[in-house]
Amino acid sequence: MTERKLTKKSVEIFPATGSAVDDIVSRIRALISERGYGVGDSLPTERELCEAFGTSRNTVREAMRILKAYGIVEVRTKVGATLIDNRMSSAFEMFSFNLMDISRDTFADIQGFRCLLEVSSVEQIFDLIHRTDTDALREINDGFLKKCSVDEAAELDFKFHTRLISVLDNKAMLDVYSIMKPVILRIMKTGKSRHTFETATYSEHLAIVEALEGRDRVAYQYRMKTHLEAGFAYFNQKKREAEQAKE
Amino acid sequence: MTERKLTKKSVEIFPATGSAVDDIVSRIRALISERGYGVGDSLPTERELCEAFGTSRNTVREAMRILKAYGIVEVRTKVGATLIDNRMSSAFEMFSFNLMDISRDTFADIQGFRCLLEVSSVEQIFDLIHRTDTDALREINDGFLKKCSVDEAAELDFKFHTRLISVLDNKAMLDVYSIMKPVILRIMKTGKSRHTFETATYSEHLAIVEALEGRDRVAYQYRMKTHLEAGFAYFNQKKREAEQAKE
DNA sequence: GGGCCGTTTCGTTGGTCCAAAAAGGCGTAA
DNA sequence: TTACGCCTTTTTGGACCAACGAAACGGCCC
Repeated sequence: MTERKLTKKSVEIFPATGSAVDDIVSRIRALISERGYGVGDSLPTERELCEAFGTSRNTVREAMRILKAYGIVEVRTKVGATLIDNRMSSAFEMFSFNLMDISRDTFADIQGFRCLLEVSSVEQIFDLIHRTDTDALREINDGFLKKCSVDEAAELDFKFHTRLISVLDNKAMLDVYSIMKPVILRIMKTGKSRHTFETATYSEHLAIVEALEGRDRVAYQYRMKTHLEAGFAYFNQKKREAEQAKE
Repeated sequence: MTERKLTKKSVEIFPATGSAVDDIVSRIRALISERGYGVGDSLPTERELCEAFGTSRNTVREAMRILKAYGIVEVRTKVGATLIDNRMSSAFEMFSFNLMDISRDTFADIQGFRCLLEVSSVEQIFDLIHRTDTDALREINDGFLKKCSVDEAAELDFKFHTRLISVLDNKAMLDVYSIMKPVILRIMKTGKSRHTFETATYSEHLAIVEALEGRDRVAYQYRMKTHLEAGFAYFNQKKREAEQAKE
């Protein structure tokens, strides 16, 4: 193990831009790509990293916390830190941090993203969509007439949209969708009751499916856009209430 | 202070499923929902949390690191920790971690998404684009002839595409681009050298600008599509190398 | 009102103590 | 001699503490 030791040089190359912890994170990052580490490999021990980077152990530990939170390393006592790739579930975990109301920014971000994915992709969708897809969408949508709880209805709503996106055959985007699922579900539920799903959501979805079947691009875009923007009404209302309360 | 000594005990009271840090995270979580904190509100100071939870400051700090990594709190010296909701950008930040080489599939998916945004919106782009826009694009592209590092070149590449998208005047689209920036930057750098940017990327961009100036929709779509798909050559080459190495 | 100064609070460091797990040593039995 | 199990030592992460520094905020004095 002659080359086990880290060179001083790598310490100087990366200037301490931000905090010491962030610095260590990027240095570990550099270390990983430098040595060609992959999933399953072990990182040096905390104490080795301290020595290598010339920093304290607490700093290294905080950096390690970040990597752990990102789902990039798994650290067990005695064994040390091994590289994993749990980013998907970590991302899921962090989006399920649903303790507060969705911020307006997040709401706008998510809905903007969905708009891009579902409205702007109209050409691809119309190119790729098939009869079996619209049939499946119809069937999912019919579930609103049977299902009961709001949670189940939101699940159905989510399922409808993921089913639609699946025709794009773009796994990365589908992944993004499922990562954001907790937040999207929450968005779907904001300001809605069981009855809203049964009436408004159902008919909006139906109009979308019919536009798809009729191969009416303009109608599709219009229907989908208004459907996605429906939630803004609730948000604006809430904002108005907040302003009134302030006076 | 009767319960000051409870530190050991309180660990037992709370199921203490995992580590002390995870415990603190869930207790902070509970605190947030308990007190109805929302975005913008401030959490107690680190020392207050230490006392409240009967734990050490380092433990609280590590818990805070997790929340920071999740994009849920922002902590500034003196001010303390305030609740935010930056989860979207945190998520993309964590996916920019290049544990392994980006896979061909992911590349295809992301570029497919960009294709969707930049190629499919051709009609709107041609409707809205103005002389000042193409001039700006030209100027950005000329930067490739001056700039030096690969990172800077990738930044320029990113800037070129965001500038192009900005003519659509669609904030959501720009937001998505800036959120996905880490991932896109990484994609831009795969398989490219400083020289590649200076030659291939530069001339591809130039062709795009010229198509825009000449108001040639078909040429624009073709140039943009091939530009976005140029990276595939790298994967094909890598695949060939891998096959040769196997023999 | 503006500059100076103390206080608060986070940022970082070096260290201690502990528990669990791995590693290694050792003796005994097959 | 080899294999097995037991014991001790070492390694390593987990939690904690005390302390210093830096930056921001608020108050004070001129």
